[in-house]
Amino acid sequence: MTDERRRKNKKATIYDIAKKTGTSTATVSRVLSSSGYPVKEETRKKILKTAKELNYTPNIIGRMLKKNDSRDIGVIIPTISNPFYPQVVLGIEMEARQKGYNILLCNSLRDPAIEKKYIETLYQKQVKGIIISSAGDNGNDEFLQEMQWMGLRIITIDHDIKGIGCGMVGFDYKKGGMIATEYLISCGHRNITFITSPLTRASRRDTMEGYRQALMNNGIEAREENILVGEREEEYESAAYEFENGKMMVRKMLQLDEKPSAIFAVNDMTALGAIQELVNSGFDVPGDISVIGFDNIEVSSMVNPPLTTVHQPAFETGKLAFGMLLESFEDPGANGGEDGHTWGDNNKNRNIIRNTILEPSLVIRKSVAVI
Amino acid sequence: MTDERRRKNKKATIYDIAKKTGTSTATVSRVLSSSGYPVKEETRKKILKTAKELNYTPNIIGRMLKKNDSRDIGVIIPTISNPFYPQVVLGIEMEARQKGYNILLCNSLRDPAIEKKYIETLYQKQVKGIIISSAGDNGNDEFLQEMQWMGLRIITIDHDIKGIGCGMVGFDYKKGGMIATEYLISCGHRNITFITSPLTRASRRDTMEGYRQALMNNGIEAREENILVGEREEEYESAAYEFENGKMMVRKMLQLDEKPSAIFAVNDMTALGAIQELVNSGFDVPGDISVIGFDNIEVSSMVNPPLTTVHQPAFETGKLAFGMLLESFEDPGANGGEDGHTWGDNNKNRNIIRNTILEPSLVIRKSVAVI
DNA sequence: CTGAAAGCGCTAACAT
DNA sequence: ATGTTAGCGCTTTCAG
Repeated sequence: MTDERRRKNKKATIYDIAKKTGTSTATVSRVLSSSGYPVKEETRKKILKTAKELNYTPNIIGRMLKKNDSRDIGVIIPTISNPFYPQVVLGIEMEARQKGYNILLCNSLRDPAIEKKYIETLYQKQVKGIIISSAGDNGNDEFLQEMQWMGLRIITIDHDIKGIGCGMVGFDYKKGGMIATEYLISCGHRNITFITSPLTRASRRDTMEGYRQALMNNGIEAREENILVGEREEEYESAAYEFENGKMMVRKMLQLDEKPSAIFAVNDMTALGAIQELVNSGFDVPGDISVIGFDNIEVSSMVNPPLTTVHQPAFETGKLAFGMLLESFEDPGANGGEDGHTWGDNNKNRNIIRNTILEPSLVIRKSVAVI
Repeated sequence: MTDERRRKNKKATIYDIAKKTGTSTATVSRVLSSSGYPVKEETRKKILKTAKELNYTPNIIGRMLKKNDSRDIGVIIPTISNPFYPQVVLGIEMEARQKGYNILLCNSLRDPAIEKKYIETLYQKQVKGIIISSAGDNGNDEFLQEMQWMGLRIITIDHDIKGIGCGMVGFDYKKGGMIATEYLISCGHRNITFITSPLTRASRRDTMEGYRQALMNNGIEAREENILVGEREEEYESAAYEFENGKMMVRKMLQLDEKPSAIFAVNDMTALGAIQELVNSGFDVPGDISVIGFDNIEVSSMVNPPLTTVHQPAFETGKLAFGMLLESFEDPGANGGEDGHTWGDNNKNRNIIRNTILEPSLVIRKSVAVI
């Protein structure tokens, strides 16, 4: 009966192969899942042959359910259209592919509701772990924490999850901010404007902190009117917004009593906006005003003038994040104990936390002049 | 025994809830999967409450196996670092999320082996369909065809799969090529160079065809030395390569006896390379030489000068592709027949093929001068 | 070296 | 309205 229903229209299963070869599903499974389990050469051959004939291809879902193990990981980012993320994602995927993992890509648009939904779905889909970049500042921290309790492996990019230790790969924004500012100073600039989109994220605040610090270290007063912060824009994080904001901040800057000789933009997109507005207003970059960016997105070397900027290793970030995730699979963690008791509050050693902070470096191109 | 093993360390299942509420798994399933099946309000409440207490969250894998239905789709593209694709992927995901689907992202790097492996894996992971953009020209056509036979739904972007009818969303490259060229002509240009990366893809050949056609239509001779094709570079498709190629082609162009007044680049990245090389060589764009691109990637409006180009609606492409995929789920298709006989060769009506060809449009910015 | 059988978590007839 | 039961496709003891 059940036999009849098979081979009707459905894909072949190990059951079909067992039937056809006069063996058992156990044996078929053993050869087809390349378990290394000893099977007589003859039988193996026959099974392999029949599998081919029947166009057999394993159903991973069955295996997943049985082994309670998955080869998928979730990747949650604000939006892939922000040119920083494609490189990150590529870095993750290059590593993941090599290790036999697949990526479920999720764009949260920094909307906490969307993000939460994604986390939930990923969890239900039994992903083995997730790499998340929009975390922090947005209220899903407790939720993530819960998920981690329940066994989900989490690696964050650029943000700590408050309260729990989960791996993270970060970037030294403050140092980056200092490097950029110090370079400007070393080129003879004293009056430097910092332009940024709203300071809703720690990374931006840190970068600004670096700017301040560098000025202070060099005995330059950090005047508040030299820090131009974009309006809170509820539109989702997009390249277009950063660009527009750059233009807007330049317009604001142009009204300053004392015009700066250099602009430090919180990211490359903003820098591009600034340059365009400057050019439109008849200024030469860097002839009249210098501009330095932050991120070193791929196009920053392709624009005119090529942008001097601070390199943030996006691809490396992705690779590292996946590497850390992989390592975390090794740890016993919340769900791994033999006895099954949940670790209670002695969770200090629960996750071996290996945070990695990537270092910024300066990329000198042609958008900054020596004065 | 089996009861004991539960609650050990594992996540709660409907079985646990049934146990705890003194009901059956059937009932629990009915309420927790919001099946709409009638359940006494009291029981429902109790189950919901217990589910919360036990921190229950459904295991989609179990459901998938049972229902033989998945909510994942695969997306295969050359590389997300090519700035055309993030928009496509975003378009796909925006639609997909709304319909409750998730995206497995795969970067093939145009390597047929990688691509094949991905297709295979996706199939085994029981994705409901795939959207593929690197298809064509690379030898995986028969394989894809087989997969389609076996019930995989496939939508291609920009390329037919020879031999089978599967949905595709394409773009009228030839028309785009004509539009660009005609615009140049209308601006007074007669001597126009077409620069391109290797003609390994139909899209590039079509664009060139459009260029030729437009010249012909306007009684301008299409001289072969005005068509500059990059060396076959076996490096994978990257933005950097296109950019470098643009520079290289300009260097070649600069050696031409009769210098053109305008350059038509096969894509925006190539155009950016061309502009940079031109500027480096002391030319003004568009003062001395005009440049027109193709694609209208997001940054093309942010560079200096803002690039005049042909708009290819990447986001729309993604949205449409997912829409078509969704529609294809409705069709009975290869696996849907009640009787299970495979349709043999009367596969004409097997898939209702709804190809969509998107139309190009001109985006005039500032990289082309009227002469 | 092989097979029988249990069962991963869930749903859906088919009773009742 | 609820429970029983039979699997979905696969792996893995446990016995031979």
